Amino acid sequence: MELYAEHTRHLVAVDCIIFGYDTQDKEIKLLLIKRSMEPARGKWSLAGGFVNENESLDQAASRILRSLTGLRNVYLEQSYTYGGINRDPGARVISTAYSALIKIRDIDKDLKELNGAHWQSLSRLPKLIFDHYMMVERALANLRMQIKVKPVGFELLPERFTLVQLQDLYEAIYQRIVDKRNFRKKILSMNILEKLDEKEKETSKKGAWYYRFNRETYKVLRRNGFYFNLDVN
Amino acid sequence: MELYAEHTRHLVAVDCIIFGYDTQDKEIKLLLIKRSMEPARGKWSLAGGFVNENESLDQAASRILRSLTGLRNVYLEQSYTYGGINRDPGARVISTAYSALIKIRDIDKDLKELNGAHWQSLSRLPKLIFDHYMMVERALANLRMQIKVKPVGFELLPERFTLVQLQDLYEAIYQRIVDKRNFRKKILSMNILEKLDEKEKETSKKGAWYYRFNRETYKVLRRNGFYFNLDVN
DNA sequence: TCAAAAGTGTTTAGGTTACACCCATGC
DNA sequence: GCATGGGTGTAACCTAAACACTTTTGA
Repeated sequence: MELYAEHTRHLVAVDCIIFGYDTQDKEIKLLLIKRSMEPARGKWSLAGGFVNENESLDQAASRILRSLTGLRNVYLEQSYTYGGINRDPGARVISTAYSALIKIRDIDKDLKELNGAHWQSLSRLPKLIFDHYMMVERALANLRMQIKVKPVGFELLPERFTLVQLQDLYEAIYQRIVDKRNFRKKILSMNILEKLDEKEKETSKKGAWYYRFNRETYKVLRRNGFYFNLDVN
Repeated sequence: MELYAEHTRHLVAVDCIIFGYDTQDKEIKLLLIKRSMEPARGKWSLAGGFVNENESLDQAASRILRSLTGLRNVYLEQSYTYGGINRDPGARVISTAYSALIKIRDIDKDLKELNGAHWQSLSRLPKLIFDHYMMVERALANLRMQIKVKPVGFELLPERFTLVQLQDLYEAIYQRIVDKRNFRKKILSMNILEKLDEKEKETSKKGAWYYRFNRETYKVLRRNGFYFNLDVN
């Protein structure tokens, strides 16, 4: 009979791919850190850490995300587990990657700087350690799928946003320009956005109406068989 | 400075959700085993095992699949990693689930029986140990997505199959009946099926033409920007 | 000849795409 | 009054959906 005790135990880590969106320069960014341990100390890395005995994988991911950003209740989702033997030259480590979507403004500035974390544009990332770039690629591919089919884009925008900002976000993710009229028609026809009676006046003289994503309405629609779908042309 | 050595090591396992399709009774099945170790010995379980020091996660999954079925080169894909603290009452085990799609006829009968493995209809599964039912649910949901968008259905059918069998498979997966003419139009218009000049004559007098999935043609089309899409109405 | 399953086209509806001008405002 | 970005509608096209009868053949 097999026994638990006979088997090899492994170091298990989580790594967080932390996505943000900068409404100013219209770019998707990643929160990266300078690694603090050998090997590869000082190199750019995803935020990661080992899984403790008394915490689940999900808890470990939340903890690491929180310690870096100070944020709780962030959109956080398991991505993929990387189990190659030599992926980490320091030791055999099995690592589960998690994707986080955060509103850049929400970050606790002090904590961020304490940990040497920096936002880097996805389009010109520095070289990352180990297989972290692969993790980013997979997470990004997944984000591109999800954002078509689930209202996750709103996790990257401020609570109040304009339709122009929302469209810019989609264009940044797909690296493609989108027809303004068609985009607005589709998103508004879903009835999950609430038009506020206030305008964003910083980027134009006319000003653009603020909207917010109505989670409650969305949940009700979902229960009635509605499927979010924002296929961008 | 952090050190690798300071951190807890964990038992890491893989569990395989092995899907098969029975063209006779038109049902999706799972290959389940009677668990051979405590706790829960004798209970129904997915095929699983611990990850060794000298093998990757993927290799561990292949090994376990091979030891149970005798098959190599099977469609095998990582599904999700289950990392709850108490998911296995015997010890804290982190387990990565893998989905396998196999052609039922291909199984090595002897090996299968040796391990106490049995095909069970998805629609009336026995109670499974631990969180294995959750693993099945997630894998199935993923299969339903994949089969719309990637030609994975053919992994579940024999090398030569009829359009009726292919449609029956989709109906089994979606639990919904599908319009025969629309289904055929869609799949044939992709030009990835090759009509053979032989008929399957067991289930009808008239006989149904055999087809096979042409992987090469599919690859070429993919390279040219083709996307498989078989959305079933 | 009849029962049983395989195979085949057309029409309609709905959704997606393409496309260009007016509006509001601050300077 | 003009430059800048925000906001709006419609026609053409194309894909998806609905739908029923003919063919083949073994018993």
